[in-house]
Amino acid sequence: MSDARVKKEKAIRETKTNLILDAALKVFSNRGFHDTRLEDIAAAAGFSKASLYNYYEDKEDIFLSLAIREYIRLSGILKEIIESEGSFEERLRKLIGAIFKVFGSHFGIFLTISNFRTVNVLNLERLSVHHEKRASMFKNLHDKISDLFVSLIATARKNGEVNSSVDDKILSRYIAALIRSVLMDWKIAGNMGNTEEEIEQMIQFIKNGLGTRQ
Amino acid sequence: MSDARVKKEKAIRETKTNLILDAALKVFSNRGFHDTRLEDIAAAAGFSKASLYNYYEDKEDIFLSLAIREYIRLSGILKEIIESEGSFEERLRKLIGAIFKVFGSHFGIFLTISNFRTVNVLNLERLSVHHEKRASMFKNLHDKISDLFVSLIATARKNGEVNSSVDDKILSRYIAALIRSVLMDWKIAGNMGNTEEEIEQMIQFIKNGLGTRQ
Amino acid sequence: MSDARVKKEKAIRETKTNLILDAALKVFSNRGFHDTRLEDIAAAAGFSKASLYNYYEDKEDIFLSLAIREYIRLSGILKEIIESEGSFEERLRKLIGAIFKVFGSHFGIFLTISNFRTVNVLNLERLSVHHEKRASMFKNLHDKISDLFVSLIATARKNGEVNSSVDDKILSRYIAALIRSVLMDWKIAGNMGNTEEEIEQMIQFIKNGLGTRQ
Amino acid sequence: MSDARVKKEKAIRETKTNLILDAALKVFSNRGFHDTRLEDIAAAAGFSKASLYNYYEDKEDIFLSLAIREYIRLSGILKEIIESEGSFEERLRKLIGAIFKVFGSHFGIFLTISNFRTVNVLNLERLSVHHEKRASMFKNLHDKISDLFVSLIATARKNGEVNSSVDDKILSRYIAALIRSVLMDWKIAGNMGNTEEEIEQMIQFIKNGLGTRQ
DNA sequence: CATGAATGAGGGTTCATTCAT
DNA sequence: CATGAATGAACCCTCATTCAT
Repeated sequence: MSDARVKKEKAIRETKTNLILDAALKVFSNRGFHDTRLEDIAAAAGFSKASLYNYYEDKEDIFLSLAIREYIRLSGILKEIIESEGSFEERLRKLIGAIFKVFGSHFGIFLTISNFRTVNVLNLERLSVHHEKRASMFKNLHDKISDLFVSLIATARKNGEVNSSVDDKILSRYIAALIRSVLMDWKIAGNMGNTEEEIEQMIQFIKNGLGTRQ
Repeated sequence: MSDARVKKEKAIRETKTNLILDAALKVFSNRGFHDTRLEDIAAAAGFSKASLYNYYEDKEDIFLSLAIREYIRLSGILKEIIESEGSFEERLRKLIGAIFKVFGSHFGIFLTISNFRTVNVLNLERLSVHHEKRASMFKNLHDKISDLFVSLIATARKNGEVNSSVDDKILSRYIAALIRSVLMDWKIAGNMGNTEEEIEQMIQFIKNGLGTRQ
Repeated sequence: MSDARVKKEKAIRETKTNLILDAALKVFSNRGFHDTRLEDIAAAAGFSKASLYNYYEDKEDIFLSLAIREYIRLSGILKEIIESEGSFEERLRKLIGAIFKVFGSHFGIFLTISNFRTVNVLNLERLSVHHEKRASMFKNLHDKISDLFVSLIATARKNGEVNSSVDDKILSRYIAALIRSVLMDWKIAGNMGNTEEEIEQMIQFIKNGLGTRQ
Repeated sequence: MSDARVKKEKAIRETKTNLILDAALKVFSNRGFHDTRLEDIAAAAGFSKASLYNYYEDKEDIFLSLAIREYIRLSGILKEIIESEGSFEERLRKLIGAIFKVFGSHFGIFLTISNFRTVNVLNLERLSVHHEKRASMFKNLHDKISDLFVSLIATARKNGEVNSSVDDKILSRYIAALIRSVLMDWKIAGNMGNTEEEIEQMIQFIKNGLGTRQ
């Protein structure tokens, strides 16, 4: 086969691969890992269930691949924001806004991924055996995104914009938790709320906490 | 049957139902709702799988009953703390500490319940039909606990201890999110961390946020 | 124990035994053999499920005992009618009427017994092993009732009241089938119909068939 | 896919659905509804239990589909006979003969269907909810066959071949009952009897009843 | 590569029957 | 004898995964 042909075929394959992940995104985001049937993903992608196995090894492979793709997408966006000019607050605002907007109505995927990570810890060994590469990528990307959060805070601290006795790592976890809480709220409500308002409130809290008198 | 005998038998039955819920607590807290097999619960309780059906209607019934029991337990403790004397900070510290300690190594149940609530929103209608009473108790207790958090903050605000432009309800959600983030951390780590330290850091954050300069 | 005491206890036992069969009659007649739960019978009898085993070996034992009791009851009534004075038609009318009335709203039991006999033929060997005595009583009584029908017809034939080339045995089966068809109709309708009318029509048909011109 | 291919695949699928129904016919006809295990049907059809679910929704669906298929088959045959030339007696003879022969050794299915209809009256509401379409087809076909019987009699009456004061509908029910009684007999015996003889006797009875002197 | 079909492996649930009090 | 509780043995049904075309 000519080189061009090979390239074209690879491109097609990648397109289909992403089509499946798009479908998986929708379904996993709505139903979580366990309540998602491969049939639902296939239907959403316009494939048959069996066809999924031409592109992914199994259900976990689809899920991990999706998580990885979304993590890569997110980390790119976050990186750009964090490296951009502006005050800490400005960048934090942009960062949260990006997370909220970037996946639109499929915000639920963050909760699904979060749950998956948390609940499957016990099965992680098995996961790592069967999906060695994917599992480690997943973990690395998760760490990378955490690091981005941390670096944002670290920089802010250096600039005197942050002044907390709490470790940067932990602070970044707190921020992630706050974001997750908004997503949970939306999930339960069934739709996204007022993004701007949510951001404003979160920023307020992140900056000053309860504003307890000192 | 004598009155005493009836009472005794009721007590035994209650003991056993609680035995089952104790077992369910362990398993659900480790594995989450879906990965929990009734057989595991039965084994942990020292029963056969079929015996569970003498005490609960089905798997969801066990789960809801457990959630309700834990919520009742928790709300009692929280209520006492919130109504106790002391500064806002003191009571918040006690409150978080109580949550961390009260369930010892089975802290994971909160995450499981949280996920259940979030993921099952779509199925909630069905749930409410089959488990009308339990489902509404579950919801009511969740709301009650939320209200306790809110009332703690509201009181503090009245006393001038809280000074945030953010709504009390949302603030209380944030605090819950922070607590959950610690539990997730422990779940992933496989064990509880240093409770005192975690509390200290959370209080710091809740009080002052990042301490961003104004 | 005194003789009187023994007698009394036997009487009590027999009373309870019949209480259970009364309950079984209701439930089996409504739901058929398979859809009947021992729990339903127990509840209808005011016993607990386990207590039934103090009186009967198992579900089949209850069923067979019931069938036997009803067969005995029925055969007694039929015998009396068949041995009574009157024309064939008069006695046939009484006979059908007796079947319809004797069990009132529990007419369904005949269908249940009929089905049981028909469907369980394959299992009859097993049945005969485990319930040797009961199974053979059941069969004997069934034959006895058939014989009563046959003897009614045979007598009528002797008296010149029956003039069919068909064998008496088969004729009696036909009559039984017609009776069963009325019961099925009532079962499907959910209640007994107009007994008098049904009898009139059946007699008409039994006497003259379709009245085809010769 | 080409049109031809689609057609072929549909044909294969239909063949297999019928294969399953053939297997179901054997088992249901022998064991009745409740004593039939899906595994038995699957084995008889050369499938695994799970495979049945590729073709039918559940056990009741298989049963209803089978009943419908047999009813359609039967009603076609009956219609042809009823519309054929000949005296009432000739057509009745053909009709009964057709019923006896058409299903060969699986005559038991009529009893099973009959029982199902009778016993499941109480559950019919549930059935109609889960199998709306099938359940109503089942009922309609049953009615259609009844109507065929009725129309046979009605025509005969018009031609002066029937002269009974009993309603046509009831007469047709009686005839059905007689046929069923023969099937029951065969079921208990374990095999078909002498078809010709049975028919002769039934016709005799249907025509003249017991031939009671008027 | 696409897919309809096949299936093993299980999971939840039911129920007749047994046991312990 | 009465019964609440315990349970083995099924059974129906689901679903990820595999196979054949």
